Amino acid sequence: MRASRSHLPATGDVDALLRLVAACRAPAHLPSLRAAHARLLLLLHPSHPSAAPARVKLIQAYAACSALPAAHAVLESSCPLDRGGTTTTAVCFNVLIRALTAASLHRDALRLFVSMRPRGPACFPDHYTYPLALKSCAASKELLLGLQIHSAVAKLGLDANRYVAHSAISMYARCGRPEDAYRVFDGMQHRDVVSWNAMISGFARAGLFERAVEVFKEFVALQCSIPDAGTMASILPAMGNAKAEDILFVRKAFDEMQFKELISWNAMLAIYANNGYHVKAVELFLRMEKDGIGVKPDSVTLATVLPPCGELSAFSVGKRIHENIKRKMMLPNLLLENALLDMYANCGCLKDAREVFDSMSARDVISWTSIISAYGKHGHGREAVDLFEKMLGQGLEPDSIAFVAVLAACSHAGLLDVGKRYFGSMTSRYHITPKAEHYTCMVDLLGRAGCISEAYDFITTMPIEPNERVWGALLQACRIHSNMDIGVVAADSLFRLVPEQTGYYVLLSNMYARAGRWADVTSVRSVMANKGIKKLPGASIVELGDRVHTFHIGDRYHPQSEMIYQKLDELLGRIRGMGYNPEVEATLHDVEEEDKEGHLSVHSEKLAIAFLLINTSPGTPIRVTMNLRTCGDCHFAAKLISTITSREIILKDTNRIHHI
DNA sequence: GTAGGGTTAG
Repeated sequence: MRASRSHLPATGDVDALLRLVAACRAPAHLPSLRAAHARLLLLLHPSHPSAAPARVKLIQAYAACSALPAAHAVLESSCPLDRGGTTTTAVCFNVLIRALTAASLHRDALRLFVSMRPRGPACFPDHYTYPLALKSCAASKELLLGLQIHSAVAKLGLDANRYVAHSAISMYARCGRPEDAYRVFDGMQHRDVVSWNAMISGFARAGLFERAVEVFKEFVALQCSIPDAGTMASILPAMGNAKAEDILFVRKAFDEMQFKELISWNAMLAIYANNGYHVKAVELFLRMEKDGIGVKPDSVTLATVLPPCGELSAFSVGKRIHENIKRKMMLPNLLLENALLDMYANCGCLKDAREVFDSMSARDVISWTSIISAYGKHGHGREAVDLFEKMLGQGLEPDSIAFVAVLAACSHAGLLDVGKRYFGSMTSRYHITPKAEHYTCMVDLLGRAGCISEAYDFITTMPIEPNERVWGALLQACRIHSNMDIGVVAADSLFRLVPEQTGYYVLLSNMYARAGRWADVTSVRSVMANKGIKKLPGASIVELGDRVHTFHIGDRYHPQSEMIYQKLDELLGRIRGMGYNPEVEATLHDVEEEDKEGHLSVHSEKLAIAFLLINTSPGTPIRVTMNLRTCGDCHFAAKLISTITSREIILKDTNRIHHI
């Protein structure tokens, strides 16, 4: 049968027509739907028992086919299907409002909602309508209307309805009234898992993270019902900068869930990813692939786990995910493509990142920011700036983060004037208020270029309070350019601002020492001793197969430890003959005092390199990621090792990616 | 023949 004829069902069978209507779920089905609708108009008299259900089905079908005006027309027509209006119940309104909320058209949903009551008793909102209306109030921050609805609901005695209560909790919390939300929650006679989820999510969305975690814990302890995927997703926004014990607690609840739905896995992955537990995130993802019962990673899963892959330079896991994405034909998908591009860039594979970027059919500011930042971190500042200009040429508006990327690129490439110009255009042309990150970039840019006093003046005149990163950038610049006077000011500010921040201590005490301020040196050291502060242990991470291996300074815990040290001895012996001398290197590169001690044992990046040389075949690039900035000694050693072994070494530290 | 909480990239 030809397609055009299939649009005109020549049947008088109302049930068959209704089945046809119900099967129309996509815009492609619209012609069939219109034909069936026309036929129904001829067949159904208002008295027909199927008239009212037919209208509901028609509205649903039009909505499912993204034909909301048509759905609305069915609702509004005092049509032959239902002339009397007595069966024009609220149901049709509810279905259409539901379709509007699903399409995030909350204003339209609310407009339709307020039009119901004036149309008479048959159209009065009911216990199905109120939750939808409250949801739209929550989404559009309509506290006033929300309050009106909630009090109307109470007068009708519908506030005991759990659906109404849950949406009221959510509405209050999202409209900035978490205490009112809690009052509704507290007043409920019987709470089910959704009640708890609504309250957890409510506190989380209102920014009351500790309260959210408290309620989560109380819920788990109560054991009257068990957390589900909704609970996991609700607690997630409250776990942005979570305590280790809270993450453990959530993980335990996750482990105890009998049926782990996709969203539970995704939420647990996101909690790890958002808290810097990159290894845990990748491990959990691999476990999900292996033992996740009935779950298949979706685009959310992959977009969540790709950033940790990038952080760890887990290239082979990332690459495999990319292949799966291609095989499952999940592209084009902006979210995934952006995540892939960034993953490759962070794994040190600028070429692959560029390939993803070039292959994209559409690019947004995030895509451009990722590629700009990739070129910047790989030391190609000039290209990064060209890309930024190209983005502007395409008519895309840079946002705050795009400016961080381009300013950082300018700073890496020493493009002082370009950076200054961009910083100026941020406010003058794009009306973006610079944040601490932007000021840090500018201080870094000025400082590296040797304009220390200008950088200092910049800090003293900036409109927001300089944070420790801003002072840290200045201190670093003072160290490079040996500016004691300003360096000491930066050190003082840092010491005052973040006495517990360990990362700067070595830099700080050296600065005081060089300025001859021995009392301050002693005081920094005693603070370190008193607080039991140890330097952040230097760690290097490498990926081998599906496993991630971590090495610490002087590490002897690895099963292959003996082989690694043997290999390293052999390598160091060979490169000594090429002019490598650790002691001399240490002095030349002004290695910090504790790093000198470190030379007695062995820096983690050397162990990691030796480990990969043993375990990979010749020609395989060596990728190492570290949690600190690499020292000059290791950089030089890596360079020589790269020469004698003919291996490409990609060393990623906290600041940039070194291709050796 | 309808309703509540909830995951994603720079």
